[in-house]
Amino acid sequence: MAEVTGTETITGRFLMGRRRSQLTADDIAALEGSAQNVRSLPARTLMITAGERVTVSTMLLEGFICRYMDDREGLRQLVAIHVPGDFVDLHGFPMEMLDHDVATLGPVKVASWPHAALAKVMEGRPNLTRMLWFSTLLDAAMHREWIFRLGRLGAEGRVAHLMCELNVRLEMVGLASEGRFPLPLKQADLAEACGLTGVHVNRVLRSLRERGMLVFRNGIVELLDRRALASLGEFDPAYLFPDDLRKD
Amino acid sequence: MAEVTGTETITGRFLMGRRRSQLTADDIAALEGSAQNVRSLPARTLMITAGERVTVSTMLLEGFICRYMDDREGLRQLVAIHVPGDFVDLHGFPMEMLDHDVATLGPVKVASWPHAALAKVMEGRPNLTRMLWFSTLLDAAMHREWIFRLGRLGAEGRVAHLMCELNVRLEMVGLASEGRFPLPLKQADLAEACGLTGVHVNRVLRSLRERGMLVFRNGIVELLDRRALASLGEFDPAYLFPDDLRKD
DNA sequence: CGAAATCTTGAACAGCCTCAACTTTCGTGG
DNA sequence: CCACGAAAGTTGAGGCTGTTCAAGATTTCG
Repeated sequence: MAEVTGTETITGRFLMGRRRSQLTADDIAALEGSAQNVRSLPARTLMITAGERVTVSTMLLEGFICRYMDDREGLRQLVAIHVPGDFVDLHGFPMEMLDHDVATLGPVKVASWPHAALAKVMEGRPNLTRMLWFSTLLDAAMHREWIFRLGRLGAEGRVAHLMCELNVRLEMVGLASEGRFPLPLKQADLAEACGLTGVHVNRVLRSLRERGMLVFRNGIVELLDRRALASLGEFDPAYLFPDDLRKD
Repeated sequence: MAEVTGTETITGRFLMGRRRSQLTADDIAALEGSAQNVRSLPARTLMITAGERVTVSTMLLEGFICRYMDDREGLRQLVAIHVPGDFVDLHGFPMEMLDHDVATLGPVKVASWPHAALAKVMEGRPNLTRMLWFSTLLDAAMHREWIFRLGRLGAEGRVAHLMCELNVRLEMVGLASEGRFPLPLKQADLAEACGLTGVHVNRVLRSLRERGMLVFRNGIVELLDRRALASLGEFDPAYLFPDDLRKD
């Protein structure tokens, strides 16, 4: 059974399940102390536009956020889905501008850090710096897995793999259990994530449902046969660097 | 006409074309001074295996390196192609282990930095730290574009987009000009990059050749109509953060 | 020079898309 | 609370893109 999920603090879920233990109390306090502007946003809200200069970075406290790019015809390709505890656009700190859009999926609660404050917090805290860096690289690892999904899996495998990933990530922050978790996506959103059409995602979901593997309805995912889904999606959670995989 | 490409020094091509100017002479000297073990490797050499613990990071000085993941049947999905000046596995510094394999394409010359040395160099050099972080995030931006390629483009667009990217990146380090550059890939490798079969890549290349857009033969790429290729691949180099796009 | 790797081409097939219609759910105002 | 329109989900039929399998041509390299 998991610990209390620490939503009392802003950074309570940051890096949960991933080396969070390497952060000292001082690291956490310093980070926590420089947060500003905790606020709520409604569903389907554009937060950042590609090319825009960014001066703050945002952590997702509750809800879901996605990052995406538009093709010529305005069709979106999702490149990331964020869950509570994710530092959504920390890469904006070294990058200074983003190459993609950021928007909420469902309603969210977020906190932000001015980049100047981040720089100050990191000064003389190489370990915290490295953990923040690490968290942006976790996103990169998820990007790579996303590439794998699109490049090497068929439609069913893509959906299965994505659902397996979200399940593990949400479990880490105490928001999924027994393969059940909320996911405020439309079938069309899932299609934009998986490089498919909404119509085909519908067929894939039906197939997975009829085979007793997964049900996705009303924004709730239920993984009924995680073993089969992991196999279908060739899913191995190692890239999420879960603590329970570490040998040291 | 570009400057001399600075191959006299190990880090000569690092971040060339991308904010390198933000590094002070001291930053560069410190980084340069802690490099070790410049060496050559033959083509098609496995450098790092997924899951392996890494304690050094490697910069590519000459040649090409790729990163990839294997699917169940052993088919590869490339997730990155590196060109000279790239810090190939700097993400191994905060990550401590990689989630994918790294291998040479053609023969290469590389230099490495023990992670301990990197940590020391970064101490008290927040600007250098941020630039190193930035360079790992450039890879992440390229990952995102890779996702876009696979998710939203057809076969011809994927090849066109990848070739456009490589052209820009190689131009930045003085290794491409007039749309002409070396690329030691087989058609099968290109297929593994683009999520296609070797057979289909062959047909795509023929089509692009017949339409006067691109010739790829004997490890040499010639972009004959960069405008058409950029359009076909919906390519916009902004995500590579080229200096000549900055407005400040 | 010969063997192996790579490239090339054809033909048939499969997976996913497109288009279109219909059903269900959701959201809002009366 | 119901009625209504809009949004989301569902299903079918047909078509296109890329795959698979197979054979032959060319290049590379020992």
